[in-house]
Formats: sequence, C-alpha cells, structure tokens
Amino acid sequence: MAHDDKSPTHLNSRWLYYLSQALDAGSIRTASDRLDVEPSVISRQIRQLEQALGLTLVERHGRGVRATEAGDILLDFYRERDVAEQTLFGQLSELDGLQRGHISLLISEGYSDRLMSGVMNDFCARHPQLTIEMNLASVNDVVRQVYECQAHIGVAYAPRLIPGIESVAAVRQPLCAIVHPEHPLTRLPQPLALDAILEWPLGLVGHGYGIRQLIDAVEVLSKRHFHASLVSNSLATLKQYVSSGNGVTFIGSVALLHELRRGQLVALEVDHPVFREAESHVIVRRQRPLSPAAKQLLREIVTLWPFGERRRVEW
Amino acid sequence: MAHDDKSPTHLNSRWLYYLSQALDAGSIRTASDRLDVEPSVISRQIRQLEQALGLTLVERHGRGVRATEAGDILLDFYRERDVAEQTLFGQLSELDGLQRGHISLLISEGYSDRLMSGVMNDFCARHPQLTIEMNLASVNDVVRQVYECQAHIGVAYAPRLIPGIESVAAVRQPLCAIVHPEHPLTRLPQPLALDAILEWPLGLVGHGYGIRQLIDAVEVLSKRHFHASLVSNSLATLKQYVSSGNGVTFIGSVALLHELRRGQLVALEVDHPVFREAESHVIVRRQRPLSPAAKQLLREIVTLWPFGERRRVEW
DNA sequence: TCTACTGTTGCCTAAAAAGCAACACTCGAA
DNA sequence: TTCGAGTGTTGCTTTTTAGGCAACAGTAGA
Repeated sequence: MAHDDKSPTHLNSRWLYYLSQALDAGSIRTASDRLDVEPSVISRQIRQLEQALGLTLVERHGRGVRATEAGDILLDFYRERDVAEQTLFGQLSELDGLQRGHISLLISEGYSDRLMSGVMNDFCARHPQLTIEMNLASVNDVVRQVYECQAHIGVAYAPRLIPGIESVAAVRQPLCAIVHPEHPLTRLPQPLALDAILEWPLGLVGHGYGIRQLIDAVEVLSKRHFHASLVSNSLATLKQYVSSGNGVTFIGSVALLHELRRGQLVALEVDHPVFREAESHVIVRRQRPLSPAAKQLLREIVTLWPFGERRRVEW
Repeated sequence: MAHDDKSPTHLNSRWLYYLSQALDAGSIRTASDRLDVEPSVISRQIRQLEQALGLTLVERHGRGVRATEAGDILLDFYRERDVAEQTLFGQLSELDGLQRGHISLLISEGYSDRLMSGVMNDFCARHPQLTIEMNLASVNDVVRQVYECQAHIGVAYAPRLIPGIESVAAVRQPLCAIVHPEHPLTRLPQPLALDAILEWPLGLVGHGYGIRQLIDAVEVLSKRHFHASLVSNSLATLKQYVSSGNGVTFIGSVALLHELRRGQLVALEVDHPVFREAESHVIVRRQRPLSPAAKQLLREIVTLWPFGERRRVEW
C-alpha cells in the first residue's frame, strides 16, 4: 500500500506545484523554462512525491510526460487546493477591508447613549458586514474583561489602571455631586466645598469600583468621614435616590447626560483636585494585536470623541 | 495590504501545520513537546507565515498563544485542507483496491467472444466500480493504439512486434486454412500441403495486417505465387466467402471458434513452419506504468488464458 | 542512421529547517 | 513585594533540503 508509512501526512506544496506545472506544460523541460528552474529539480521533486505516496504519477515518454491515473487524481486535488487558497486570501483581505470581523466593545455604565449616538451608529452603518458586540458592565468588569482579552476595547470612567491595561486616550471628566434641581446645594456657588456636601445624606457606589476609589481617596486626603446612607452597584438606583430626596451622590456627568439635559438632575462641581482630575479612558489590552476592524473603530472613537489622545496606536 | 507581494501564492504546509499544532496545544512549548521539536522552530515558522501573509495570526500572551481573527480563518482553512488530503488518500487507495480506475482494452477481430466469456465477464462482475472500455480493431490498429498509449492492453493475432511494444504473453495459434465442411480439401490428410491449397481460389486479408505479412512471407519462402481472388479487411467477409463457395482463406482458429463449434466452417492445418508458429500476443506499451486495475486485469488474462507466459510483469 | 529532444544522475553550492543555549517577559504564589 | 516556574524569542550552530551545472542514456522523427 501507500502513504501509510511514517509520513506526516502532509503533502509538500512544492511537490504538487512542480507536478502540475510539468503536466500542464507537457514536459519537464518546458516547465523548467517557464519557471526558470533546472529540469533536474522538477524531475527530482516529482520523484520524491511519487516515493512519498508510493505511486507512479507520470508516464515518462521520450517526448514529455503525461499523467497516470493517480497523477490525474492528484492534479485535480491540487487544483481544488489552489482555489481554496485563493478563497482564503479573499477572506483575509476582507478582514483588511473591514468586510468581515468581530469586535467586542465593553462600556461602563452610563456611556451607552453617547457612544451609540456619537460613534457606533455611524460605524455600524458604514460596516454592516462586521459583527459588533457592545456590552455594558461595571467599570471593574470592563477592566477585567479587557485584561483577559474577552473584550477588544473598553471605555470606562475612572478605571483602575493596572499593568497589562493600556489607556489609548483619556478625557478629564470631573466627578460631580449630583442632586435634584431644587436641592439647596444648587444655590451655593460652585465649586462646592466638600464640607457643604457632607451635610447631606450620601449615596455612594459600592467598593471596588473606580469611582469609589476616587471617593475613598478624597475621604482620606481631606481627613473627613464620608457616611454613606445608601450603597449601590447600580447607577440607576443612585439616580433614583437623589431624585426622590435631598441626598447627594458622586457620578461623572457623562453617565447622566440624558437626565441633565432634561433638567431632571443637576451636576455640581466639587472643590477637590482628585474629583476635578477624574478621567474617562479608552482602554485596550497591552500589546494585544487588534484586528483591522477593531483598530479602525478605536481610531474613530479616539478622533471623534473629546478625548485627548494619549498615544498613537500603531496604525 | 497583504499577500500581494511576489509570493508564489503557495502556503508552506509546514507553516500551517505548526500554527495549528501550537493553537490546538495552547502554547508553543506544549506543541513542541508533542511534536518533539524545539520551541524556537515553531515560533520561527509561525512568524514566517505571518510575515508571508503580512498579518498577525497569534496573540502572544505570557501564558501560551491564542488565535487572532486571521489566525482563526487560517485554522479553518487548514482543517479543510486536511480533510481534503484525507479524501485524496482515500481516492488513491481506491485506485489500489480496484474500486476506481479506467482500463482501455483493445482486441483484434475475432477475439471478442472468447475474451468476453472467458475473462472479461468475470472481471467486470467482480469490479463493477471500474470503467472498462473494450474495443475491437484491426491487428495493426491494436498495435498502433497500444504504442500511442491510447489503449492499455492489446490482444492481437500475429502482431507486428516493433520496439516500444512489449509482448507480455504469447500462445502458438497456427494459421489455418479455412473452408466449408464439404470442401474437397477436408478429405486430404493434414497437415495440408501448400500446393494442394493453391489449387483453390484464395480469399486473403488486406496488406498491412499481421496475418497478411505471414502469408506474404510464406509466399516468398515457398517460392509460390498466391493469387487472391478476394481481398478484404473484414474477417466476416472472408468467412462468408469460404462458406458460400469452394474458396480457401487463412485465419487463426481462435477468430472463428464459434463457427468451428457449430460445424459451419473447418480449420485445416497447413504444412509450413511459418503458419504453424503463428502466435497470439498480449501486448502493452513498453515501460508504460499501468494502473493497479490494469495490472490486475493483465495478470488474470495471462494466467487464465492458454498463453505461455513470456515474462513476468513487475507485480 | 543521425539529430534534436526528452528525463535522469552525480556532484556541488545555496538556502531553509532544526537543534542548543541563553534571554526577556508574564503570571501566580510565597 | 519578591521569587520562581512558566511563556515566547533570539543568536548561534549543525543538519537537511532545494537548486544549479554538466554530462548521460533514452526516445522519436527526419
């Protein structure tokens, strides 16, 4: 029998190439002229293929070569392999042309409105062939999933930047005190003093979140005690909390653009450097190669958003 | 863009192999342990593939490697290529197993009955998957088509053996004088003297045929003159000729087994060495590689027929 | 028979692959 | 935090393979 020896089962492409060229040309020498290689090379490669398969593939006549039955089968196989290869190249260039691909975007709570309307709607419309997955998560989950390569791009407010996470762009978005429009604090001059705020009940986001780490830092630095009347993981809960009472919470203004525009809530500046210097970040896994589609989306997010560009991605 | 440089468009199988192994194993080192090659080899081969395509195929993490989108596409491609290769091997072994193949058999006039009943019916029944082409032709055409590789195997009576044609087996089949059962010649003792035959009208096969060359040779050697009352390319015509009159013709007995059995014609031995030593031959193109199916058929023809084996084919 | 053409072989050089050892890095745990 | 076991990578080396060159034996047609 054949091809059941220790052979790694893998047909050398060059063998098949020379075989097809010789059979197409009708003789090894003509093929060697076309390919600009020595006839001996082609002859030897074909013989190697024959020995690897244990079959005779060409009939050697005085005038050229012709395919045997097995040679014909192999020739058909080679042709099919060739078109499959062309198809492959097509698929790969589709990847380049953004006609194919998958992007996983992860956004921290509150960003969805703006991202959708500002960039994503447009991008999705321009590249309908792409599969774009846009999920919401807490800030910490955004960072974690980007770190674990479960999402390509993350957008997060005040993320905890760890090694392995790279901030592609950032914009200063002060952490504000959020109250309802009739709240007494709204009548004080901005930026609000910390002590003025602390006279009101506080609703705070849970521990482990980026925002909370800022708040905790301010608590330490200012040597005050922040007593939380409400702690919640849900921004919606906190919004509800300040809407219905005289409580105060700390949220970045981007997270409630909707409510601010409609006058349902008010964002007040706070007189503390840590609050003022809070930033939103676009993050990716450090040194992770991104697909062309993901690169393009990243590029558009950075240029269209009011982010200050932190570094140039290699595009 | 990618893959539009001067690359011969042919993906090295080894590159793809290492890529798939590394991605399946999850890390280059695990793959290198399984394959028993150095990690550096796999790393380099993958990099070469990436450079050839101009694409990043794997994400290098601290803990192993993972496929990028392009890598996934390439992996799919490789898998498909692999099953195609297995299919190919299947087809090739079908060739070996005589479940596939094509045989072209060419038989000189008169043989059909015997071949069909004796060998071919059985062979065809045992290998229904094979495509067996059995054509009739004049002796000269049998030789020519075998020589030009248009037929794999030829069976001919008294063929003109030229270099390039190899006789695999031969059987002595004397050229006989054919007459009808009541012919006066049948009352003479056999073998018949040449002169006795020449007193009757002759029907001869046309020039250029193997039989005719034998007859011509006898004409020269015996220093007689053979006057042909009828010359024809068709054995049927010659049979008809001797059936309906007192004419004589020279035909090998195998060509009219049917008529002999039914007593419609009689074959009489002729007293001349050339006539006695006429042979039927099984011929093939010299040094032409035959498919397994053709080899098998050849083998069976030689063993089942009353031929003396002339040489052992390399089976 | 001669001649132009075929495929093939032996010997050599160039190129590619594989082995070896050391390196830089990531990641999880002490 | 430091440490250590894991990862992929990079210079080197040797080994294997492909390719070039020239001469050869055989075929096919004039």
